[in-house]
Amino acid sequence: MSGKRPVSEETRRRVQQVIAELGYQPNASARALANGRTRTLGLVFPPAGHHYTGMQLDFIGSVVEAAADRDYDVLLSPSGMDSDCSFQRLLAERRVDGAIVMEIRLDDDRVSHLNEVGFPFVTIGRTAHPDGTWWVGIDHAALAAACVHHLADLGHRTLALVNRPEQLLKAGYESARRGLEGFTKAVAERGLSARTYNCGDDALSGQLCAARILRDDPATTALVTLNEAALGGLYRGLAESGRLVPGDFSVTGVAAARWAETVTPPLTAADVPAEQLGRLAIDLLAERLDDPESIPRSRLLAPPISLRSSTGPA
Amino acid sequence: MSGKRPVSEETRRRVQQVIAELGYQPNASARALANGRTRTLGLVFPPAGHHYTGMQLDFIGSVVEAAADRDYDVLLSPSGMDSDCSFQRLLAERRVDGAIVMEIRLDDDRVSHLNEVGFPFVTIGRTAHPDGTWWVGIDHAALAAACVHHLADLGHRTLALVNRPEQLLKAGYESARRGLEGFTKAVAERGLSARTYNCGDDALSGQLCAARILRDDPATTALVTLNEAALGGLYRGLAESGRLVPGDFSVTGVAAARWAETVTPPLTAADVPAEQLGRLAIDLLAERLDDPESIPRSRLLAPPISLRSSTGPA
DNA sequence: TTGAAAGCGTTACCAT
DNA sequence: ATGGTAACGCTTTCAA
Repeated sequence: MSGKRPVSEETRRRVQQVIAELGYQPNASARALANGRTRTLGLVFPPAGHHYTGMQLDFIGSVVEAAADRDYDVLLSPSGMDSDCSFQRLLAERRVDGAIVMEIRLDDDRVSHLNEVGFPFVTIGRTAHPDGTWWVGIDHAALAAACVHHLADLGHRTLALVNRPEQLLKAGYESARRGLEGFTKAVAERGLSARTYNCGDDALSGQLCAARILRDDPATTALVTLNEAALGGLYRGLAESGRLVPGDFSVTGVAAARWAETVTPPLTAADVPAEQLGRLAIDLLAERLDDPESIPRSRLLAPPISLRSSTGPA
Repeated sequence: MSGKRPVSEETRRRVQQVIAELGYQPNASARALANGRTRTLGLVFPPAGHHYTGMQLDFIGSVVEAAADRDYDVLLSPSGMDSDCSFQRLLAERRVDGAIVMEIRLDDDRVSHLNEVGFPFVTIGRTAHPDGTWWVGIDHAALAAACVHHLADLGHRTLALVNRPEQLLKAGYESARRGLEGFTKAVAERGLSARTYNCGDDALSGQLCAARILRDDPATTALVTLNEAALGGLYRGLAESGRLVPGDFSVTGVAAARWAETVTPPLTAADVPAEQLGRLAIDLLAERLDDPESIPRSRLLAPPISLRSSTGPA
């Protein structure tokens, strides 16, 4: 049946016939028990509460489809911090052959734990010491820097960064931390003046944040946002303060393309290639599973900025 | 171990001790094979391509968490039409104990197939003949009607409906069909004039659709949208045609609350209770699994319209 | 209250 | 090229 041993043409035919007659389908549990592989992958994703972003959704979708292409099913595991039990179970009970871990922190105990027990996994994003591990990620520092350079080229001298909530930054979320780094460094390089803000993942927080930015320094003429969910609120807050985008004020940042095109004016942004990321993650994980001895691979993506209509000359 | 048979206190202690020493964890596959239950549920969700909406994302998240609360894992299966193979596999290979099926069509062969083979499942939305089946859903007809009545009460006489893409309507998607029905009926009841449109699930389509609405009948002063993804584009199209919302033109519809609050002006809309829906679906499925003989139950939700700032007097 | 054995439905290995 | 037989790790049943 698995084509793993010599069979005469005649027998093969006979067997196929019976399979068809009986509508035989191998039982997954029995198969898993016998050969030790479940053909299931775990996807560890952040629990609700942090509201999901558009890019996370696209990512999950693409992971599931890429896995299906390789005949793997995907088991979801909501797991935020630490050694969340739901996730532990997947491992301990051997429900999955491998895992993809989202929302990596720079210092992530889930990663260290998986490494210790030698479980095959790929992370989305990289920890502080990613060498010798399997990961795919986005170069958030480069993206944030690209935004700064774009604004500087347009003549803006005073910028603001709208980051994810302080809690996430403190917890060491990679995108928030590396984005901040990249922003800060680029601002220094170009000799710009800038402030950074943490902002809740919702419209109201964005609105308040925009107001605060203009209050703190009315000379601010542009902002970079790493916070997709706050974007609508930022626009609204700017409008309320009488700043027109892109006439009086430029906005750019990092977001899913679909989302960037939805707002008015469409956001000039580094488009997060969520689908590509998902497919890559599965590619790497499959490779690691097929050959446990293979050397760790990784892939860092740095999508270019898509020019839309939310930025203009200072 | 499962506490299913009398054990002396002393033996229990000894066993627990060894469990701790060895770090024993039962193997899920073996357990599934032995007692025929996988403690895994399938979530059949639409494949990418139809871009996921905010409410779908919230729904998936809540399903996974509700399932985790009951010690079930969730296996994702992208499956749109018909007898998609990925989904068939889940059933045939007995990978899951039950399933939740999203994006139901009025005449859905997945549903009829599951019914024929007697597989336990709950649908999100109901088919044309939902009696005697397990489902949770939203009363899209009532929601669309409520939007119409809201607009009529404000004095609007000429409306437009922005529905999902024609392809989905034709395929018999429940939300598109029942929403259209409810809209049409309410319009007739109030003696209003109205046109209906199908619109792609993206901003550009929404923009074009808004332009077309005003071209077809410049007297139109309000629209109802069932298309969350097009909303940003609709707003933009209206603005381009010189209509201010809500001053010159009112917009309402059905959307996830988070999304409705993000756009400017915030959308007066029937908020889709995606999280409640997910939890309910798991509740029903668990009930059905616990007692296969129990009579089919269902739950129809009709959330009220949340007044925000996108509608005003005609 | 406890021990032993017989499945559950596969795959893998050892004889033919 | 084929048939027979152990595992795989658990649950359940039957004896003691």
